[in-house]
Amino acid sequence: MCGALLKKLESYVRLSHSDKKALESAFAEAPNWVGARKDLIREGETPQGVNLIMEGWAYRYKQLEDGRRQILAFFLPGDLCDLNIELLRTMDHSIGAITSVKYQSVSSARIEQLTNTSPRVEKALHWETLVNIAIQREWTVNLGQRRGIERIAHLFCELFLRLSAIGQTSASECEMPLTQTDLADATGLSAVHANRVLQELRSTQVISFNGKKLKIHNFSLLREISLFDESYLHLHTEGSKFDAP
Amino acid sequence: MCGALLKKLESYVRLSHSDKKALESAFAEAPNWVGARKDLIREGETPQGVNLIMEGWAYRYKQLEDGRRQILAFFLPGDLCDLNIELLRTMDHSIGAITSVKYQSVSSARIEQLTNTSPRVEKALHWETLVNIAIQREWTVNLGQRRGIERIAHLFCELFLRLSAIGQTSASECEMPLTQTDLADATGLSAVHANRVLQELRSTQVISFNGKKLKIHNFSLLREISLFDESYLHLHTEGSKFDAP
DNA sequence: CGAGCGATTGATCATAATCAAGCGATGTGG
DNA sequence: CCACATCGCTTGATTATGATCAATCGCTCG
Repeated sequence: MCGALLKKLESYVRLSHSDKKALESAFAEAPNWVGARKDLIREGETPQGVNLIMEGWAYRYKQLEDGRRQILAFFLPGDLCDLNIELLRTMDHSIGAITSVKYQSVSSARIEQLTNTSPRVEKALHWETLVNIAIQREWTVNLGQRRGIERIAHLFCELFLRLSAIGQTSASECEMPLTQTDLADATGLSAVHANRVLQELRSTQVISFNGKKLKIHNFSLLREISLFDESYLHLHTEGSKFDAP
Repeated sequence: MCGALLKKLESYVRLSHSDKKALESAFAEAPNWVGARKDLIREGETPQGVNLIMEGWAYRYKQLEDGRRQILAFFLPGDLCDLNIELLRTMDHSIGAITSVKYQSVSSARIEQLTNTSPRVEKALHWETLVNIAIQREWTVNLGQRRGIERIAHLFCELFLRLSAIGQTSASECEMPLTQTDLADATGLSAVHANRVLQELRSTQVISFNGKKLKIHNFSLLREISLFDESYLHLHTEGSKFDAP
């Protein structure tokens, strides 16, 4: 069972029947569970293979000596944490669960076997990695150049589109199990200021956000506010060089 | 000729004689030159293989519609721009030269041939990629959590250590061909504020910085100011799992 | 020589952090 | 079951950090 991952990879490249079989059999181990707000792996530990998030949300973060926390990425269902990370001997960051999370840990040997079986899956996974790096770059732009309201609006645009790529949005609504403190730590704002930014977005009828649900009433305005340009997500695949026939 | 790259890879892993030969022959094409402040490749263009920076400094950047520019990375000699990027069909950012730059463009086919010849080089290049991603994450932390003076101090620490890994530092001095505007765009500050931060660092005897030279008089103080922890650079390799005999 | 760039300075303004307090919902132990 | 603690959200007041605007100066280069 790796439906969300498969769905996402298929938005990058057309896979053959045997590609899909290979993918499914690589991710067929018994899943693990971790409770909300627990860590999957901590800075300083030794990484073991890859984690595939199957259900729930997780996040990557780094903490400074004095306690300041920066959230570096959100992992949604179908996301892989750190392909190839086992080459580095110690984790330079931590990964934690936001909700309770169902995930699968896959050894690097198993991944290698998969990519040997199916070069197209290998490329799709590479693509996935490249997109994650592009997202990390865009977060750097977000923190360096955008103001508070722009940052939060941008993050909402990104998360909505990524959820939409795995079929987890309705027309204009999606899950958003983040606290305001999470939002603040992801956007480099204080929790108090994040709260005020949200109030502004709500009062201008752009979004509603409560009870872990985000509703975007005016996506094009949200995009305009945040100077959002989705091309960094590289979501659309027509004419990929390496499609299956 | 790929001395800086080789030197850097050897700080990750011990390579055999034939590994080095394979590496050298892959990067043996005639080099290209690009003038200072010219672009190597622009957002929206189609990427072709990999660029190895051989001499000079380059940088990765992204520009918002309204002109704001964020510098995302600096490329020093021995750095590879975007291994595997050719999978994505369009560049989502630009790469420009800071000084005049000597570089080599290598096709992805040639790279694949190299990694097929030498699995150890393949792993070293993977390592290199992972370190670049770790640097990108650290920049995200820098912009999200650190104040102006901490950001600039942190950047100086990083660049000094990276230059030191390729043998381009003397005791406490290194090249630093950045303008204050470059520094500002890399750290998400205004040029005016970057100037004031530099004055503060100079007046407290921590560094001197003029004429494209940076001198660090008190590295441990600089590290303390910026809460710098070099582990994200993953520079030290004793006991790597995949050393050559 | 003049233009333009990079560095610098001063004054003012905007954005966001910090501090402090309170509120409502949830959960827990006595 | 209630008392109490905790967490997440909210509000107001004050302060700090850094942006913006404007001007100057030195230097290099054509």
